[in-house]
Amino acid sequence: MKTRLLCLVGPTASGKTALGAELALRLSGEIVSCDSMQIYRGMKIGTAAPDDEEMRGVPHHLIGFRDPRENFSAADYVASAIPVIADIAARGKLPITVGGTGLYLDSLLRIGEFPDSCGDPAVREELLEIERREGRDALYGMLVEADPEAALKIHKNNVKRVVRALEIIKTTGKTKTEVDREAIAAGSRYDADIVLLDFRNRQTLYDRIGRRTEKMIADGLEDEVRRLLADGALPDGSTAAQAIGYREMISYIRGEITRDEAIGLIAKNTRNYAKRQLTWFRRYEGRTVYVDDGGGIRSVSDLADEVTDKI
RNA sequence: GGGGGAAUUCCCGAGCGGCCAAAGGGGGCAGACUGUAAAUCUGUUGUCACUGACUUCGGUGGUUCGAAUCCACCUUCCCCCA
Repeated sequence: MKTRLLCLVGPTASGKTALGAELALRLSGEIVSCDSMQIYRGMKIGTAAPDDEEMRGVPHHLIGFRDPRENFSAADYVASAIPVIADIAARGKLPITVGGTGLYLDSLLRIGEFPDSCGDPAVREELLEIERREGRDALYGMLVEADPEAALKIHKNNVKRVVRALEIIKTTGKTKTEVDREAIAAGSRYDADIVLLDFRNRQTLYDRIGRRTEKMIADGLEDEVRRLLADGALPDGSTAAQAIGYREMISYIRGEITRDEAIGLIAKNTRNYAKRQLTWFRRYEGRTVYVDDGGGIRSVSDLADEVTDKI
């Protein structure tokens, strides 16, 4: 018997947090965040991590539990989430994942077992060195030779993914194609219901993003970033330092751009990100719930009614 | 008042007689994504009956087989001298 799971997905600023808490209260559930940046400690404002009021007494897991200096990965996420979800279910509660990191949710739902030792920073660095020395075409050529099937699916300019595919071969001796196939064959461990928060009107979403950006600034995003920087918590190249809101603020603090430019970039990058999320989530065979209804935004309880109706 | 320069497709900005629906960048739109993912990458971006046709390069009128590119005048903006 697979563990029942409710997964709430949607682009940033779609209202996942509020709806998640409402659903948890109605369905006797607990929230498991599925967000690649909210996992980091001290990044509350810029990641719009829920505060006590927004949590409404519902337990929220996997938020702010990691040091931003330490990089996290999809595999780490799955390893962290599995026991948390099992524990919630064991206590007779409904685990509800809430979050917009498609890769993490995909990994949790679709990948049965992550093979051991499949990531190696040293190998990665080695491959990047080859790319720097001989160019991306040379690197891609290696992949074409080693795993032609994967090469067909990965664009040669996408160095990160070419590196990853080669890294798999170097660390496991198996091709990415083989590893992927095995992972899928293992099957999902969950009986998951996916609910997508979408918008009929893109502008509605973008307006919300604009307002959220303003709010983050008003709430003191700049101070938060300065504090993290002072603690050395956002080292160059770290995953945390590339989070939207943080990287632009860092750039402003370093004097590379003006404060207004930073704010504009945060809003723009957030919009672009939201679009990418929508592209990802629309592949899911989920139940779509529209946050906007014609001109207006629907209430949280209205949305919750529709979700409980559908699942 | 006199002299000089500039106006280009959503924006910035190349082009300086045909190879121009017009480089490049930005922005927009669409897509990919299986251990970096709020990352990374791809495609597209005048209109249409879309391997072709049509309308674009401040305006009007010329020169020319042919103009975004040359000439005249007009409009607006910038700079210099007064």
